[in-house]
Amino acid sequence: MENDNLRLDKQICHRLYLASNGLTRLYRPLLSPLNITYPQYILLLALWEKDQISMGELAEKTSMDKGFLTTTIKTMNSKGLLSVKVDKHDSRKKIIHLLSKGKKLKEKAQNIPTLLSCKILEHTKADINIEQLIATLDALNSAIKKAK
Amino acid sequence: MENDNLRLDKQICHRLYLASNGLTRLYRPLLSPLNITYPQYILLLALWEKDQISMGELAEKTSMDKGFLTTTIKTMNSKGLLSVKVDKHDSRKKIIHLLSKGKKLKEKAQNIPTLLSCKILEHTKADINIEQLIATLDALNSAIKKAK
DNA sequence: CCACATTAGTTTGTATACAAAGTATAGCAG
DNA sequence: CTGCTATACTTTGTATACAAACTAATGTGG
Repeated sequence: MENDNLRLDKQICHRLYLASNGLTRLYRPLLSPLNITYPQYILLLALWEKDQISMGELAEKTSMDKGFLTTTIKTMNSKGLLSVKVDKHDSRKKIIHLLSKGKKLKEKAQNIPTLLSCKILEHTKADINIEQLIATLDALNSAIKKAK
Repeated sequence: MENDNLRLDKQICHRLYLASNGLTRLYRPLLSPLNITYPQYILLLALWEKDQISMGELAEKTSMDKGFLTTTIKTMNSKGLLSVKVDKHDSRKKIIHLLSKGKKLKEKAQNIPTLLSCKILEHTKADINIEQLIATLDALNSAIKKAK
């Protein structure tokens, strides 16, 4: 009763795994001039949109693990990108404040999305339907979030 | 001259990152009864298709990092899933041989792809076009591979 | 046959990723 | 106010991920 479900080339998961890791790898040389890593970049994207939020809000917004967030925020703190203060109203909470160094990085980052797109589009004839891909990934991620 | 390219919700990379990590998380409880992890599962998928290949071939087939492959194969070896022998014709190469324990795991794994699909499909109304997603990811991965 | 580049795989160091256990504070029922 | 529960974050332990440096064997031009 054997089927071919186990064929490697049928696995969506592996394609996603390759795409995710591959993109991170392409980001690396773009981010290293800013002296940040990929997860730090994600956190900055979130903070550039909304500053002075708690660890929990940031974890929620980025879907990042709280434990990893603790260490990554600590690293970014020691780089002088942000500061962390205990919430006055609830001392369990910690509020993250971007420092000027962290805010200024946004200017340097402006062209990163474009540069990354170019890196990829340069190498593909097949027109990748971005809108479609985003919609599919959002549906997938939403389902994954509910599953357990 | 600021644009909104840096908005987190415009990032494909982050969606792929969430999908990839999320799927791996869903696999975990399915794989732990087999006493294997996700990358070990990927390597087994490759080896079930073609046994007795070299480390390099396996790295190529799975796009896995060679360094990580070394340690993962070592782990799988110590679990008694496979053995590693030096190639007779080229003693730089090492050939991986599935042992019976590793071969038998395939039967137990038969239903994993289906179980995983169910976990996800159960939670989505939106019909995810699998064929389309695969085609897009293949185009993307091919472009990523060429880029640097 | 010899110097030298190439190839195959390993090691090292750093950075993720994440489950599970731990700590401290807040909120709430009684 | 007191005990209980929930919340917010940290710590710990293990498993990835990967660049870069390293070791050893092969292939090749001269």
